[in-house]
Amino acid sequence: MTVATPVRIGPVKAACSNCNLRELCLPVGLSPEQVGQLDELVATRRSVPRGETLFRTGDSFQSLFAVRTGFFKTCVSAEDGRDQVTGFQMSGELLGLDGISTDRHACDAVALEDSTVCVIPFHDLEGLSMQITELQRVFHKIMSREIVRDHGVMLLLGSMRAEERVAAFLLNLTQRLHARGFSRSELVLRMTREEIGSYLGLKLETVSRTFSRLQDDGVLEVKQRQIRIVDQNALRQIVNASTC
Amino acid sequence: MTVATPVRIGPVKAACSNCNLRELCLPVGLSPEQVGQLDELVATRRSVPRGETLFRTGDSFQSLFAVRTGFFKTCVSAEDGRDQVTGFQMSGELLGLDGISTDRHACDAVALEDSTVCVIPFHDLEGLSMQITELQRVFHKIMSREIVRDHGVMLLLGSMRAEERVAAFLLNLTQRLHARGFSRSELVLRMTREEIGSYLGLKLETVSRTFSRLQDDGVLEVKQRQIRIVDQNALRQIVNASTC
DNA sequence: GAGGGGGCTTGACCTGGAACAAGCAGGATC
DNA sequence: GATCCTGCTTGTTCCAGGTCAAGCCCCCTC
Repeated sequence: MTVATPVRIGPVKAACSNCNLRELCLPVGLSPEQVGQLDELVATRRSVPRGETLFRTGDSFQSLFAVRTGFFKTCVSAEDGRDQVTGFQMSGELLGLDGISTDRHACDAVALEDSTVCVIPFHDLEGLSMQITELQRVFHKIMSREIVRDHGVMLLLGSMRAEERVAAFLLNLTQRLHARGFSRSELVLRMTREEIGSYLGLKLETVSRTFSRLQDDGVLEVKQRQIRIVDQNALRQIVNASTC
Repeated sequence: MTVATPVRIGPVKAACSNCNLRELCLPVGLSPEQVGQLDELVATRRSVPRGETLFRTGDSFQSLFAVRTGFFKTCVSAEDGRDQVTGFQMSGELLGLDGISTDRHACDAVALEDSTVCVIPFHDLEGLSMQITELQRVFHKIMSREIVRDHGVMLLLGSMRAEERVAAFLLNLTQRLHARGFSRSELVLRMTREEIGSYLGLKLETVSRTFSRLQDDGVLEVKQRQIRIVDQNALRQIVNASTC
């Protein structure tokens, strides 16, 4: 039994049962037996070196991917080549939900550092979620959460000013990193200023200037991609400030 | 047997079987027998007068709603009161997917004209979709389509200029209306300039000016909320123009 | 048909962020 | 250690779209 496309890494079985991400990932809330059934399904891993794509727009959709280690961005592009980063994904988060709609992926997923993902054959997932009520429920919640997240980004893009966008971005990142056991106040950006800008609807220069200004104001310490949040409350106030 | 909150309109049973929207709505692709099973589930309708909300942020989530007649907007709001229209929904489209995530609605849904919706109790839908593979598949595709749509809006908000946004908006609306049997070139806007602006990340004055400019250029005829698309190709070119 | 009001248009001005440009820093390569 | 290159910072200028303000149009009500 050989597997063609996905390169197997480490053990043949990617066991959700003993994965320390299971409280953040698809198995959240499942009983040990149920997680065992998931193990049957999530059998392979794939490693994606930094800069490589996990999938591209137009690729046939077969599987969802759960980020195991590393960091990804997803981006959509218009016909004319402009593209837009639609999200950054870290461990425990799912990639590929966009592909369900038309059986073709609708965005590119690019690893921002050497990464590994668990491959979740979608057909099998649908099958298993017809047997395990809880799995179906978790999956629906994950899709819905993505929709809610997207609406939040629309709010950000549609009605926030540059500084607010950057502040909201940093708070979101640190909050997610904190849920993974990292510091709430220090982080290392995995993406370039340009990628941040694309996500936030700003040019890279504006992102850079905003970081500098926040540093001057004593809110952040910025050393290249190392960010230390000195005054988290100030960041929060920036996000909530209607300035009226 | 009386129903408390939802006001029943017309027949007690909202029958998907003989609904002319079934090719656009949840039953798409189901067999007649399967649609019959859906009928059991989608038992009630609710009428929402113009200006009223179908649900609000924070409301407990029980059901999805399929727009039967009329027109809705959904909007999210920040703490400071700013709000952002996240979408406009017309007949056959589902409302409430945002609520699945936390069992509370995460946006407001407001009727822009007198409307009726079919009430789809979500718990029952999950139950039925464990029995009907095709229903599960359709539902997943609908959620995924919403995610893809949202990414498209992010692209629009993050990297398009005012004229491109307005052009993309009009093309999207007419395309959806056309799928419902309306003209591809004439439409009546159900929303104000301000609501369009909120959706597109623009101020109402900018929307108004853009309409006027497109009219001067012979691309549109604008008479208040009546829009006639004179030159559809021009609109398409505006959207795809990288202007480089 | 008089009056009011919400929604729309248009004008004048202002500004936040884009564009362009130059130089810097840090890591990889030799 | 010299070099190159990519990503980052910072300065300057410019303009699309925001803001403010005035007036119009259409529909509704009395």
